[in-house]
Amino acid sequence: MTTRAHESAPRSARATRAGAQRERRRAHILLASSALFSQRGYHATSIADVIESAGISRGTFYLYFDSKDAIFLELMEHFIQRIMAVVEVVDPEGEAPTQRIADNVRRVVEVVFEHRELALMVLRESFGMRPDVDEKLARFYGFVRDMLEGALRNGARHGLTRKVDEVLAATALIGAIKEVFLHQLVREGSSEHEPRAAVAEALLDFGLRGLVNR
Amino acid sequence: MTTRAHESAPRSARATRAGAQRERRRAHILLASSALFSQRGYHATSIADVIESAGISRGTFYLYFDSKDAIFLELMEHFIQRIMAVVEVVDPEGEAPTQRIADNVRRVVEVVFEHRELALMVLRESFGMRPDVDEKLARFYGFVRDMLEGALRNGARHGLTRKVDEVLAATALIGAIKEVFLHQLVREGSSEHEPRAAVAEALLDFGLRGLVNR
Amino acid sequence: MTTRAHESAPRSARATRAGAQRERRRAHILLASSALFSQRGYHATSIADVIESAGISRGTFYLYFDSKDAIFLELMEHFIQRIMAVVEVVDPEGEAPTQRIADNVRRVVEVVFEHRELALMVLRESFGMRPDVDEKLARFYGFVRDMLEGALRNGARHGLTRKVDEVLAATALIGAIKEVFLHQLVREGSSEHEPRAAVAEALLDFGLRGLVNR
Amino acid sequence: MTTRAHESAPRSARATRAGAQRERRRAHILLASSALFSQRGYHATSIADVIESAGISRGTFYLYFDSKDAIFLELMEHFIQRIMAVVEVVDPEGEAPTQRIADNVRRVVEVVFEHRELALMVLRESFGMRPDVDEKLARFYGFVRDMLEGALRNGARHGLTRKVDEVLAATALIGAIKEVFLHQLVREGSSEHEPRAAVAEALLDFGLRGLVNR
DNA sequence: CATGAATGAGTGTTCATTCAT
DNA sequence: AATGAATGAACACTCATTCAT
Repeated sequence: MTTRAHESAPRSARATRAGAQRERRRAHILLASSALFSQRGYHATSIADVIESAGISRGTFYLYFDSKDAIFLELMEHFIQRIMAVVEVVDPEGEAPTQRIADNVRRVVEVVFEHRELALMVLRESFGMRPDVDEKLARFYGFVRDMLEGALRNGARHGLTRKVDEVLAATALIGAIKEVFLHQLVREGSSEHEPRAAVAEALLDFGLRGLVNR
Repeated sequence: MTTRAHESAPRSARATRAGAQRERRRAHILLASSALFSQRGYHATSIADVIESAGISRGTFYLYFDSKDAIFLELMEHFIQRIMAVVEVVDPEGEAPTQRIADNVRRVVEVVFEHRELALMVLRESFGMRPDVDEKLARFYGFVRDMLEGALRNGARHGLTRKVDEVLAATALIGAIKEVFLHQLVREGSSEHEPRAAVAEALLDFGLRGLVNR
Repeated sequence: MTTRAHESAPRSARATRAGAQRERRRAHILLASSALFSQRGYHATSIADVIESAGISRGTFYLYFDSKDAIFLELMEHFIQRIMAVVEVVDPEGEAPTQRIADNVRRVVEVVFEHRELALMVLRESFGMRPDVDEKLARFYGFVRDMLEGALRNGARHGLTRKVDEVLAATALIGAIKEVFLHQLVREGSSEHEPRAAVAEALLDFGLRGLVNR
Repeated sequence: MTTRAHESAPRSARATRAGAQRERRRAHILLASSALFSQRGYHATSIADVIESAGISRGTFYLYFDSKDAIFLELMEHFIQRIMAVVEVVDPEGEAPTQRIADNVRRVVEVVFEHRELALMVLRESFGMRPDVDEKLARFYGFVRDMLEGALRNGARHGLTRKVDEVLAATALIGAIKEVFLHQLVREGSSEHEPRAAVAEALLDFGLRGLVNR
């Protein structure tokens, strides 16, 4: 629904234009914030930093966001949603389950590299600092963990994977994935060609082949 | 045991006694700090918390440590030294290399569980927040990484491990180890019997058997 | 009733209509503001509250009033005018002066209860906070004071009232009146039947009979 | 318990000296604050004003008081305590009840003039602004009201005063007292000789003789 | 050596007012 | 005339660090 100037329905047009403008501004602040949060972390980033980076005034920031907490949580939520949106449950008895797991991994890698700053921000955040953040992280890693534990359980039942302590194995896998992403993102820009495919393959190799029977 | 002036003992003795006293005090403050830092993190722990917990005055704290940063870094360093002290380089052509790697892992597990608070503190800390911390973490994880990459390279050369991207595999292993430790330490006290051996075996199983050829 | 350009009515008519519209709007904002000011006080009432309650935009508010101060002062002025309009100077040598004083009181009570919110707003305001408010309050209470002091002086001259320090007595009477009104207005709605007559009689009883000779 | 320098018991002496110093500092801040609060009111007085007036730093203020609210409430409480301490219940069947009521009034006048700023501060504060303040004011005026209503009831029973609506009469008296004090305090310094006695007599004249039978 | 009172730059947040549309 | 997005000075409060005693 693009808004052109001199529209026939003035009321809604103006409102739409204003709304679009607002959304653009919001997105701009979110972008500036995510850069800072990902580089310095939540505590070391002040509202003063954010408004300077976004080129807005103090008041304007609070016109778009309720608090420093709110914008941080929104950024986290945004990233988490993106990741969750591209992961699909794999039926181990369905067609080519291994292939579909690989597709999941490739899509996640894509999202992570497409949202480097949000990814960094989330990857660097630790549990136990603030309740709201904890809740979000718990929900996210809970989702990932359930996914992985289920996959390991089903894989074992169908003879695809070795019998392992699913909880420990899922924990190890989560750690491995986080660290690899972190490693890649921190060294961003060092290599011109983005090694997305390589990262995906390495994770699969480590996660699937490293655990697959035989 | 207060130290009075004009003591009978010679100068060096007094100095030694005073020095020992000083060291005891320092250690006491470090202990109190590590508990707080590991529970609440760096930012949520204030100097007020530390001196209250240690039972000392504000001024005294700064008599023993230059800054909040300094004590935090010293705690990190302490932990890092402990870990590095128990890891020995394994010669893949030497006697029972797999066995010696397993011994390394067991010793590291032992140190981590012996210093839960320092371990938690270090594990929760992320790259990219502050330069001093970064430098310490980089040195530590660089050491671990070199160890692992070397092991993987040597292992591959001798046909013990599959041919993998050593850098990525080492990163994944580091992440896996960190996450498993974190998971165990956060849930500390939930099981009466400490699962140190189990954790060591799981890590070895995941790291060695999961990557070993065949 | 939107006003469009190129209307058939002559210029003055349009101006008049627009002016009436403007007056209606102004009155509406004043009404909404007085409710808020009387309930929450000057400081606790924000422009945001006012425009929300009046259903207008921020800009519109400043189209009708210069500032938050200005509207507050206008409301005070409005109330003060109403009160002053119903009080008439009583000639102690004229016909039934006591009766006419009683009539004054009854009319004031009527105005106070007819404009509860404005009354509350003014009664809660103290001297010495802001110069503009002070000036208004000083003028108002000066008027009331002159009235009372004159009445007391005249009353004494004609043997109607005891000889008292008129300034102190007038002050005391003003305080008594204010407090009784405040007391009644704060507890408004608690009794179904409005005790206007009772309040008027009590004030007269306290003010006249309490001070009258014999 | 005065603290002299070079005392024999060093520990407690230092502590006592420090405590005395602390109390002096606290009192100094309270004094500076009360001047500001009484002149400008709670809202118009900022912490910046207070620390500038007291000649201390921001941090120091919070070393002595928990919050702006806390110091304000402490000042109110202090004044209220002083007043309540000098008012004694009068037994209408005891010796010279009228005389003892007059003594009460004289003592209250004394306290009010001895603590002009606190008195002004309390007198200017209105109900309905903040819960903590409301509670304090309610307690105080409740005490005064109970006192007055009881006196009126007893007075009527013993034929000393006319039969009146005690609630309304007490309200009127409270208002009269408040206004007279306010009037005197605002005009402070205008007359060199302090008219304390005159104020006390006027209040008694208005309150007692104005209401006494015959 | 030990103390804790004092500091002040810095924090996140509010809100009356302005102005381009 | 009406709008509401934008502003920035002001606010109460925190906390790592210093220093006179």
